[in-house]
Amino acid sequence: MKPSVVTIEPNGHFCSDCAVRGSAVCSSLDAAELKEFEHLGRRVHFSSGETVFSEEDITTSFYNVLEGVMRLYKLLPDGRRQIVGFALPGDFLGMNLSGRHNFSADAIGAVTVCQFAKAPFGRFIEDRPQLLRRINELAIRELSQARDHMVLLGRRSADEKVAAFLLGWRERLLALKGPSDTVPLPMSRQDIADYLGLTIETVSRTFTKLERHGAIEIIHGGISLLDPARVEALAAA
Amino acid sequence: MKPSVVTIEPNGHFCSDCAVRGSAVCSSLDAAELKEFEHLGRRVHFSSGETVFSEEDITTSFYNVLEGVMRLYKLLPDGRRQIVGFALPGDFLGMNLSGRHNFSADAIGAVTVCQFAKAPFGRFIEDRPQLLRRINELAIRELSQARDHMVLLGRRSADEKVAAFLLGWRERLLALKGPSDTVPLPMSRQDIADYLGLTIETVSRTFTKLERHGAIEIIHGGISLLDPARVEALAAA
DNA sequence: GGCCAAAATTGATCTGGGTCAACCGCGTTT
DNA sequence: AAACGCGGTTGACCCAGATCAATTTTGGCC
Repeated sequence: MKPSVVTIEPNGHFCSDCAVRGSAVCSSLDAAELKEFEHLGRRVHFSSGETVFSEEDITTSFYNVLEGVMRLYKLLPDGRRQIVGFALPGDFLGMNLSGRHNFSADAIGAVTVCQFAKAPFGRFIEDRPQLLRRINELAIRELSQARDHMVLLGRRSADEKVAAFLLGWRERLLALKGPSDTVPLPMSRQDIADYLGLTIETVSRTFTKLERHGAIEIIHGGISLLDPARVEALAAA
Repeated sequence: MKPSVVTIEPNGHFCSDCAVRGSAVCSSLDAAELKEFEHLGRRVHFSSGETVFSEEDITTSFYNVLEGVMRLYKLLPDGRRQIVGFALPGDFLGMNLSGRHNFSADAIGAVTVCQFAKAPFGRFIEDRPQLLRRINELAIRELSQARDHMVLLGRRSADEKVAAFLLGWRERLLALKGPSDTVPLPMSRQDIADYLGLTIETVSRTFTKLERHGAIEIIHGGISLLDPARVEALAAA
């Protein structure tokens, strides 16, 4: 992706009516703190395919996803890619020890983030253990997800991977958009393949197989879960 | 493994001369805090193969590994196992959100841990943001390792997996035992296979292949890196 | 030492998913 | 509307690693 020309809203946004107010890092802050916090972040927009940060970049900012979906991935020198996760509104990105991001992040479709410069954010945390605790919670949640994903990558068959992915993705959207058997899939087949450790052909074939068996219906921009129980059985867990 | 009969040293240990004093969670505490901290933990021994905690258990304790090696793993209902990591002295276990461990932990050989009851430990952290920050650091480091491992599981060949494992394991031991081309492997071939998402036969064959090519020598309880550069080239990153 | 069980190695064969290649559908450009 | 490009699907074939099946080696334990 080409270097992005980002649009920065100069000001005029308020944390208090932010869409992710309840679920993001800032959920640990009270009204007074929020007022102060407001000055630290700035909304930044990225359009489809733009890279928000790269693996080898020195970390200068933290990011709070407000809208849209991002793919988080690592590349091997020869170009093989592993997507380590998809980021959704409420997710917090940029934590690391080395001072460098250890994965890259691209926008899938239009994305809005709340960007914080590293230093002032660090200072703000300093005397607010509540916020640190919240960040720790998010890290631990991600760690748990990462371990689940290791099981999927190391020990599950292609069918199980795809079924587990569909259910897991639906589950994540549930918190954001409410329950639905229609599961939008904004990412490409290649993204799904790189997330599951498969090839694009295998993902495609598995989708059509699920459809032939009446478990799902492939619709434009996503799938419809016709038989959730069947898909759950396939996911085998 | 059968329910363990653990040996508890009644008292008489001191954090100040603990082997992992410098690297573990407690590295964030000063001398005075350490004095208080000392009363919270108790040393517990486990012998080879004993289970320290299980995936579905409710978390009642945190653990700081003092001596030995543990395998951390998740099981699928049908018995397939994925080892999500090996714990070494200095590693901190038990953090979670759900109130349940999300993986199981067995001793590989004799293990000593410093065990903390959840509630008092939580209270101790309460007004010690330094300790919380340290725990956060450890979580972030693990997260980074978890992502690397996802790349390995999803996108690397068997040869690359084995080579990367040997180098990674040597790297971890470096911090504990100093540099060496002799790499002890206390875990079984089955453990290695379940860590790499392979079968025991493939691990065994890959070892012998590496030996035939003169890259390593298989010795009792481990391997010797005869040609580190060759192994690094095989690991392909 | 000799015996047994578990761990590791090795060989033969099979197969799930990868690779290579053709093709389809659809939105965009000219 | 023809031509193009791109994401996705489908088919034919192949191979890395799994599976199945013997051995061989190792490690307690009387």
